[in-house]
Amino acid sequence: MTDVARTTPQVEGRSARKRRAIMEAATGLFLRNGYQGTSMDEVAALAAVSKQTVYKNFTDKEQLFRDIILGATDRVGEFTEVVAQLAGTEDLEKDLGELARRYITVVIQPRTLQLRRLLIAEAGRFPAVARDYYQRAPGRTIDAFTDCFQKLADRGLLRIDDPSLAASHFAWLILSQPMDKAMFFGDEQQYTPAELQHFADEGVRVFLAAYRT
Amino acid sequence: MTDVARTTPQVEGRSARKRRAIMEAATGLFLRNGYQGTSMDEVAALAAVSKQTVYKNFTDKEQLFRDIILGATDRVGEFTEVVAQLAGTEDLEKDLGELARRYITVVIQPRTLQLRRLLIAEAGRFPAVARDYYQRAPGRTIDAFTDCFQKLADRGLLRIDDPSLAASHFAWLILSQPMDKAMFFGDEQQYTPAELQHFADEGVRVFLAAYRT
Amino acid sequence: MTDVARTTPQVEGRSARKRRAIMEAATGLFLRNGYQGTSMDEVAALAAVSKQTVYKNFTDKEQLFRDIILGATDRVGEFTEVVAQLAGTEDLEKDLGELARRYITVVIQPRTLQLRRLLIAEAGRFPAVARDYYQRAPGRTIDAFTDCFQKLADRGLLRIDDPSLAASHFAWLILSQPMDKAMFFGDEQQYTPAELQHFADEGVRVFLAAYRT
Amino acid sequence: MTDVARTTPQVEGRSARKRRAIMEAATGLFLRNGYQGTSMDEVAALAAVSKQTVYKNFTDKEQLFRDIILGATDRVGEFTEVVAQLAGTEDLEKDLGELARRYITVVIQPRTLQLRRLLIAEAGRFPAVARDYYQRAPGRTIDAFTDCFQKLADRGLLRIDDPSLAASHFAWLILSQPMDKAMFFGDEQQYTPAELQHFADEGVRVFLAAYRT
DNA sequence: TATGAATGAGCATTCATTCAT
DNA sequence: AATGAATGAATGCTCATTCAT
Repeated sequence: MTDVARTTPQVEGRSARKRRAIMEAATGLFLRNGYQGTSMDEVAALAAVSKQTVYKNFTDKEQLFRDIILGATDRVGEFTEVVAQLAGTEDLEKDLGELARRYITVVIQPRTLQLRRLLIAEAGRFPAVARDYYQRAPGRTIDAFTDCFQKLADRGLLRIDDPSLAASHFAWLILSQPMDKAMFFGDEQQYTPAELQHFADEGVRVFLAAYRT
Repeated sequence: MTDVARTTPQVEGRSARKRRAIMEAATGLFLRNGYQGTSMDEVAALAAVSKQTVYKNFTDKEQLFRDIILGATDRVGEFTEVVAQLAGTEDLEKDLGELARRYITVVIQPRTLQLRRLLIAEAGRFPAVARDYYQRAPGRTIDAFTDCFQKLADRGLLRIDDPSLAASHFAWLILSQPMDKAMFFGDEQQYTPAELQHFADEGVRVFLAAYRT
Repeated sequence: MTDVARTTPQVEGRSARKRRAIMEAATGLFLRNGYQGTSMDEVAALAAVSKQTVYKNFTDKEQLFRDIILGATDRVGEFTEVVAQLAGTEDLEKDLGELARRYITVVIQPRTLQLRRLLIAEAGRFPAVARDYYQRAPGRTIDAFTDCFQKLADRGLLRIDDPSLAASHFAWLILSQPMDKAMFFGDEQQYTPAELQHFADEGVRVFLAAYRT
Repeated sequence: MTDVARTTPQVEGRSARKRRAIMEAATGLFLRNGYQGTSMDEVAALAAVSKQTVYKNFTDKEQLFRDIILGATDRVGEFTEVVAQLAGTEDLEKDLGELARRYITVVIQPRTLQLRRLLIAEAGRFPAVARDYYQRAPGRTIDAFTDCFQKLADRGLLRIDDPSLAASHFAWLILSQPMDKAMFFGDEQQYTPAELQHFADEGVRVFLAAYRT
């Protein structure tokens, strides 16, 4: 009826539905148990699908893994757009603070953390996938920060020698403590919104103290 | 010369030598291939030792893993002592800069990075080991920074609300970029001493801009 | 003819057929070589089935063992019915003699003896299975004798203080010599029908001399 | 100094002591865990002896087993002498009752029962040992009963066609219930002396009812 | 197209026995 | 004579992948 309705497939073929079921099952298992800790039997069972179907859709365990990782970096684009908009800010401190809070909220999500752990774990076995993931997700965000800070420097709002390093500084001033612990402490660690805001605010404070003109 | 020298066994028994060989072999394999990617056969073969000997020394694959991880956090103490000495500094900027350069040099060593990756990878399977490692290695260093910064604040040299967060800031201002990439890019990434010094210096600059009185 | 007949599967599925083949193979091997003396490889090979199929059907070596033992006590019910009928006998001596001959014939079968030896052998490793087997097979028969003798005592045909002990006496007066030897002499010992009849008759004679009113 | 002193070794050589320790350790383990369930490592460890010593003393696991079984049938002779004396009894009922009580007391000992179970369990693997054991222990006792009953028949005190079968009848009239259960119920089953006496007395009663002149 | 079975290899672990020291 | 290590094979079990139905 509407344009949206036309472009969004309302009926998904049996086949596509199964494919999606497999990917969801496998994603959960890989995220929780790692590559070697996940068996194709489990995947098929959890997806309620025969093993043949898995193999017909994905050839290989490796391919299945690759496809899943690449499929799991969808919404990064949304955030980079937000970053890009910061370049035209009228109130740097306020907008940077807001950005920082959104940033830590997104990154600290269990799914994101698990994905990060999984890729770090499998970087040895899948160097290309790990590199790819880095460039699509955390790297892309850092790049967005880099571009943005360069523009703010051009506008005279920041004083920056090495914009890429400044971007890393910004990111890790915000994430350092929770991210470091999250890597080693599984999904147990939970932060309240107030704590996250504290990390964001303190990170921004330090960043501006050093980089504001 | 001294009695201590005499009582210290200069010759290592057959048994101890084999045990060491096994640990070295297993360390290398675990570091390179992960826990599941390493087989006890490989360990025995690389150590040039029979499987029996491996099992008689370590009971279990899990125990072998645990023992190795705990055995790999020996020299952390040396660095924390260096950190502690900073509290009495007469020239904060200079000594902090030196400390930063030592810090990044130690942390960026391939061995350290691999260990970090391994523990992150196995945090799901060995939560206790991962937590333990964190507390013995990166956590202990952060704690040393925390104590030191608190003392410097007491001496009026720094202005700090949350010393633990300041410690995290310091650490990650220095490590952020190389560490982030190292996690995803295997051991390929190599940094020149000059680059490392740049990371250290810039980190210190930002830190002092925000925390110096 | 009936609906039941129609719904009862006359053809056995592939799966069920394999399952049966595995059970038969494993039964033979366990009976001959014991639990520890039987390997899952052997079972699969003898059943002409892949190891996977064995494991998918039985989970475990222990489960396979348990299932086999429980499946091997099928026809005990038939005999206990015969025992029950004796309670209404019109000619005690004759009917008891007949029962005794049937009893020794059933019990002295190689299969029964092997099963008994196997369970005694594994009583330490599988106490629950051994207990279960006892209650389903020899114990159940003794119980049938007990009930029957109680009824005969009520009818005034026997004089019995402890019917359960009388049942044991009856059973072992018949079985004593051949069973004792069978336990230690493997399957070599063979008795002719005449010999078995002699054991039965003499057992009944002694029993009646002591218990008949 | 005395003859006793000379023939009885008062000092046992290191070697003999170790040999004894090994036999004791192995006996316990075989009895508890069976032949396959016992490893030579365990034996050596429990005997506090090196594996070499075990092998130097016993060549083989099989030999060790054989030696132990044969060494475990020492005191059977004592009982057969008691049986032999019954032949000259002046009060058959009383003396037979006493004998029965001694008999069940000896046979129902945990050690004896374990030995019996072990031999039954390993009859398939060690036919010769099982046969040998049977002839030295339960068989020898049955033979003693056989001889004794024959003599009593000759004296006109019993009326017996088949003395060997009568001996079996006697033995199992006494043992039937406790032995049958003991075979399947491990060492848990415990009988009070009163219960054992009941078994003995009832067995004797039935026996005499059938065999006394 | 989807299911059950097969393949063939691998892994952690244990064992009986023998060698070297 | 005794210990630690080695050998070499086996065992229970799992896995990724492929056939056959």
